[in-house]
Amino acid sequence: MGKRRSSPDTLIDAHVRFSPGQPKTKHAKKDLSNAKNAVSLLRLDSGSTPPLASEQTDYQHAEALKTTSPKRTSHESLTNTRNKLFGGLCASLISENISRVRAKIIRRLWTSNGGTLDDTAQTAKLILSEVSPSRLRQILDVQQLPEGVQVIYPDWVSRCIASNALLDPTICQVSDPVEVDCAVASDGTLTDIEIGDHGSETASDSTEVLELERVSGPLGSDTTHLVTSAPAFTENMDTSRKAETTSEVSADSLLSRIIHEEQDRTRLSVDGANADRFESDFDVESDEFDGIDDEVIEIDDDATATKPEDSLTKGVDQPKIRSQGRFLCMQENGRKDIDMNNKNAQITDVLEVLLRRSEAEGEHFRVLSYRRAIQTLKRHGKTIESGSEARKIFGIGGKMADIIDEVIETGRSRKAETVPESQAVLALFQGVHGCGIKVARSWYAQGCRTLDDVRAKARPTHNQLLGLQFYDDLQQKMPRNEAGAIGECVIQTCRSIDSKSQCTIMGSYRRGRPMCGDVDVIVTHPDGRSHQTILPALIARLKESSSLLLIADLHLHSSSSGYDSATSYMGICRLPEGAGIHRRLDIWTVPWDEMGAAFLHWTGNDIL
DNA sequence: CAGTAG
DNA sequence: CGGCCTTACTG
DNA sequence: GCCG
Repeated sequence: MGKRRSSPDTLIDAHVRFSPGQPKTKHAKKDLSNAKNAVSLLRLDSGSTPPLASEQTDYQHAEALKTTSPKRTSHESLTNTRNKLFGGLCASLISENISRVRAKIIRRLWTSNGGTLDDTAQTAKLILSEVSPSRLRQILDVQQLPEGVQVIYPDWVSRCIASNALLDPTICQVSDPVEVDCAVASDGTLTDIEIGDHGSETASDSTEVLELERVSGPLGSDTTHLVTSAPAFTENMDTSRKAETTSEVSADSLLSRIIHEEQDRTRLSVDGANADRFESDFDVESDEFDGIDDEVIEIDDDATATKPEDSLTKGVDQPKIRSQGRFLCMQENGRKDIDMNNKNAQITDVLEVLLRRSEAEGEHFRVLSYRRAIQTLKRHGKTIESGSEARKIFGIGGKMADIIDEVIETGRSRKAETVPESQAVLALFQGVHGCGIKVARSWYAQGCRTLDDVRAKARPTHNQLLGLQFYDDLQQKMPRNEAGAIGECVIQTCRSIDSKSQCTIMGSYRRGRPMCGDVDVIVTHPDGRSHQTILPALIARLKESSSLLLIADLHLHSSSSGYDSATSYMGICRLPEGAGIHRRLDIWTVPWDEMGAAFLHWTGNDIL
């Protein structure tokens, strides 16, 4: 603890200080973690300003308006002044479909950041709910929700805390599911995202809520009770659950999911407002948080202290819980995106920052630890309530438990916010295909700070050139059915060469994700040898094909290096119709008798 | 062989 | 305290 | 950073 490496690598040790009031020159840019998983949380880009940035500042502005003092100094941030994040805001929490523990955490996060709670839903302008507006009206027994009320998912709260700003609630807005078909393929072959029959909800509900303007809450409302609707688990529950699920795959929520993902990427950005709050209180360079005794953190004690396990299991050796169902395909909801289902996003986001830093520092195995912990937490399915609870999970030890405690209590981790200035740039560079940490550092050392710098100054390799060229496209995930359409083109082409060949779309598509970072197809052949020769032919024919445009090769298998081993093609492709965004395409050839292993390998485990 | 992707 | 990461390809 |  606290031992700072006297590394000659000044690049990494150079931490930047964000001075208060310093204008944000860095735009958090969209980053779609493909398989390189969340490689870049921060983007420096000379390009377009992300849409969220303006909204965010709007809300920061709104916050300034609603608070009494015009300016909030960084020193006040963590102390219990009235100028807190949610100060003056009043919300109702609808507990249906929210576990008791989670509701407790939400309430604590809300109130400890200055928000007030109100169950009458009359003074509250925000309703935190996991159920649709139509169901909500049933619960509240009203024909129509009051004017100016927004219904949003509760994780808006933690997102705000994570980014330390009042985010636009509409990005977490709850709306009734709308029945939409979202097939991408023009031939209509791939409509694998089907919307179940659920026509009961009326469409008027969503529009009603959509237009609600945000209103600053009453300043001193001290009513703090909750709408705790009796959890009558009747068929109402079922329908709302169903609605939830369907909305997850409807085209309507496809959009909102994209917005969600956008927000996912943005909320961790180290913006000036965020960082400066800590700068004044802590030495950035220090790993220890010793000198922070004046900090007052409000914690609802009943949540932590009265939990028997916490005190009892502390230090006691108990068998650790391994995540059951380590293979996603074995889990019940293989179709659900882990990231969308992540009950511990707040924690994993922080850990991802730490992972990235360790990666930048070359702390290889530490990266491994973080990655495992993050993966486990994302799949845990239950919101972690305390560090000691997390500590029981296999792969999470004392250090992470401490961090988790801090995140739960304060909404963030100081350690994660002492971010080297270079990290944002390095992350940006590592988003380029073919650029890892080494190359990123070398570009940085050459003075590059933007992609345009790289294009101008550096000498990228062939793959890196392609990575630069298609940078924006490759950052984006594609909707599941587009991946299916691309994969199907490959499969059809492969069959046209040899009708007995067997092709399967693997990767995130096979894992049932609604959004896929790339397309993985494996090709095999029952005769046990044709798979070795089919790939060049397949590539050649794909290049002639008009149904799928192969834009560039990242690597073609060049020589016959292995006898039976899998060979691969990696390239960039694009569908002729549609948005025309370039996508990563991987094709692997696998010996027939290794298919079992291949399936495990490609669908089993995200860590690989 | 190092670096990278997956 | 030592071990933790398979494999194949590019340059 | 976590585990044995």
